[in-house]
Amino acid sequence: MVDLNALNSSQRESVEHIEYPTLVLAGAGSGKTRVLTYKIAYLVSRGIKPWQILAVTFTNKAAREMASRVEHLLHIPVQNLWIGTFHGICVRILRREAENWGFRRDFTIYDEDDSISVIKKDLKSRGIPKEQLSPYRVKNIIRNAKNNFVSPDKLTEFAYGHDVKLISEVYKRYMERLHAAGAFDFDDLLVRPLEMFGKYPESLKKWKEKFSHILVDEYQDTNRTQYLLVKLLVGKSGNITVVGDDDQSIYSWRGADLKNILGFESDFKRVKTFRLEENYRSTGNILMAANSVVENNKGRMSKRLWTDRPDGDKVKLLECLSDQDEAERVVSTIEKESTKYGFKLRDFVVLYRTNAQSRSFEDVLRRKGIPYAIVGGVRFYERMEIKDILAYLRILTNPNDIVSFIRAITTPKRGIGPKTIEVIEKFAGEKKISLFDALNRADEIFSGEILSKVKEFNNILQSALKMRGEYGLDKIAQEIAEKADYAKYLKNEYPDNFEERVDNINELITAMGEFENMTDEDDLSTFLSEVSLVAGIDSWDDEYDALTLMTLHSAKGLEFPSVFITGVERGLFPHPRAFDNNLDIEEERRLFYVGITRAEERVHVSYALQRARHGSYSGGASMFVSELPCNVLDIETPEQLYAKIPVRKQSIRRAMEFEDYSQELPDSDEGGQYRVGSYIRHPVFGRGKITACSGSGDRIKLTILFGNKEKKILAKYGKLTHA
DNA sequence: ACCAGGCTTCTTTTT
DNA sequence: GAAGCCTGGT
Repeated sequence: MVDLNALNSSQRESVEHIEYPTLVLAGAGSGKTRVLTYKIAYLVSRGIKPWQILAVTFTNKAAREMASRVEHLLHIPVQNLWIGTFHGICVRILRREAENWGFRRDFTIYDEDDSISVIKKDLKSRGIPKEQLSPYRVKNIIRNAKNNFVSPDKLTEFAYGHDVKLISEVYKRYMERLHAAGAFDFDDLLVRPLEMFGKYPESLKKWKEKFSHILVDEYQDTNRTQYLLVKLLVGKSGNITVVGDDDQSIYSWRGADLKNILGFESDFKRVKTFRLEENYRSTGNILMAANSVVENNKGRMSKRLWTDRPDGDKVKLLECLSDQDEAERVVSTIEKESTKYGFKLRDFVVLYRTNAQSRSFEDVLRRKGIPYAIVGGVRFYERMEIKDILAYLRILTNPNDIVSFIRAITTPKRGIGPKTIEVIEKFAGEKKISLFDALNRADEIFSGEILSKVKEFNNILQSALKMRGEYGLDKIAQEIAEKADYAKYLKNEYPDNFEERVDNINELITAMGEFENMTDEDDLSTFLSEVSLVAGIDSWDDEYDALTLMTLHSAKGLEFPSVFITGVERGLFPHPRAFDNNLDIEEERRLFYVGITRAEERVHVSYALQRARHGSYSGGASMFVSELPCNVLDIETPEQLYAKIPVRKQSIRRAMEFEDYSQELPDSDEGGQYRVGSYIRHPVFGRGKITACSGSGDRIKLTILFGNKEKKILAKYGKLTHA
């Protein structure tokens, strides 16, 4: 029996409520993961078989952790528990059903780049210039459609604008191309099973009966397709538990729909709702800061987190001169705090809105020799060199995978280009054979030098193919890299960092070896699909003592003693694109809320007055800074803040206004202190010559030539002196 | 087929 | 400021 005494009363009640739909509205830090973990264990202890339980988490890492905690609670290993992300679960279902549903079992999963290259090709063949319709935009629309379970035919009802008809055709063709390539994109992993459940009621019945209990974490971030999938699988049993927090919904751009959680009570019959409002994570001040920020949002479910914990330290506001200055001050604050409070490096996290912000921190940390780990950013398996090798492997499992085929045959460069590929494609089409098989009959199409090049490529694939089953995946990958002379190619192509790239290849080979040892499966396709679904956070080792850097999005669900929310600036956070729409501003605010509520003991909010972005500048306190209540800031009132340094007055005041100042102003500083042609000194860039000048008063904008580089700078931010 | 060099554009956020 | 695109030359 599972001991539920460690739970508070509402937690326990929501765990014990197993007969009907259960909605757990759980604020940040109120123990929602705990509820899910205990509930799974409780179900098993009540005789439910692990394989009858479907538990959906937001990341693979969360799934792994939950599984191991369940085992810990039950004191026995739990086999065959269906726990994973929506995507991971759907891949498992697809593997089992693919052939019944008319797909190949060894399908490939296309990532964003792969998908876009398919769309690009299609747009090209239609002669549509990218100015008219960018592949990226098309992909966004398709993703949006898929997130809402909208088929190409229905797209015209769903979308608006003049080229919807065209886009819907491209969407349709895109689906056909993917099908021909035996590939699914990320969204298809959900859309296809949902579609097929509609088409094959008997397979739906099978899965519906299989899962007697369904649990979904982070329900506020599910999209329509996921909702429909859940609804279908739950069926009449009604044994579903969803856990979520409307204040932490931060994925609407990925189709997440708050309606799912807001409407849960009316969607299912006899729903019992539990609220978890006691926060066990954060101090009183942190919670107060978080609450006052999120209370600026409208349309929330009524909920107010409280805590028994002491008020603790106040939220520290750090105003910095530049992004470099911010990085330095954050890092030195971390050094100070770790001595003062006895925190380890892994007790801190640096959070930011965009991945690009990690750079200035990396520079400082590397210089100081402080170990750090970046979560997210360019994912390992999205690295060019990794994708190159994987492309070869993908062809082995799926000989129709056109995207990988093109990638592999052109890398390393071996004198085969679009023309030759087109001929192979056409030949394969005519003879109704796979691209891979077409290579074997290359002598029917080519002669001379091209023939020998094609044969050379084919030899690599053939020898890898022969190794399958007899040798490990790692050996096969190694064989490919050697036969293709890939290291040499890297050396030629990337002389300055080829060593790092070679290391990555070796890491890939090691990972393949480990995969085989761990799973006793020699399944290349399983490896490949698992690899496609690895999230940045999944490979993060929270045991290792290093400073962690990540985006606010990645931080969801995590907690740290000391949190730094950086770049809380105008023009950065809230992200400028969110200003189109008040709902988006509210989502940005929730993101800020998520950031604050990650903290147990200490929160620091920092912003730079001037940040180099896209070759120009932005900066100054964000509107969110002014939403932090003065009584929990370690600067009591804005007036005191004003008194300290004059420049702060401007930035704080601006932060309180709801306006975008990034626009250019027509008037100029005639007769003022900055004259075109004169020289100034900038703290970062050194001596420079003013070449142009616009704006007035606070907003004098200068164009200055430093060496041979021109920079645009707001005069008052630049701390300029005459030189 | 491939490369260099100049040009534009930018995708926040991620499974 | 970097990455990707196109162009024209080899």
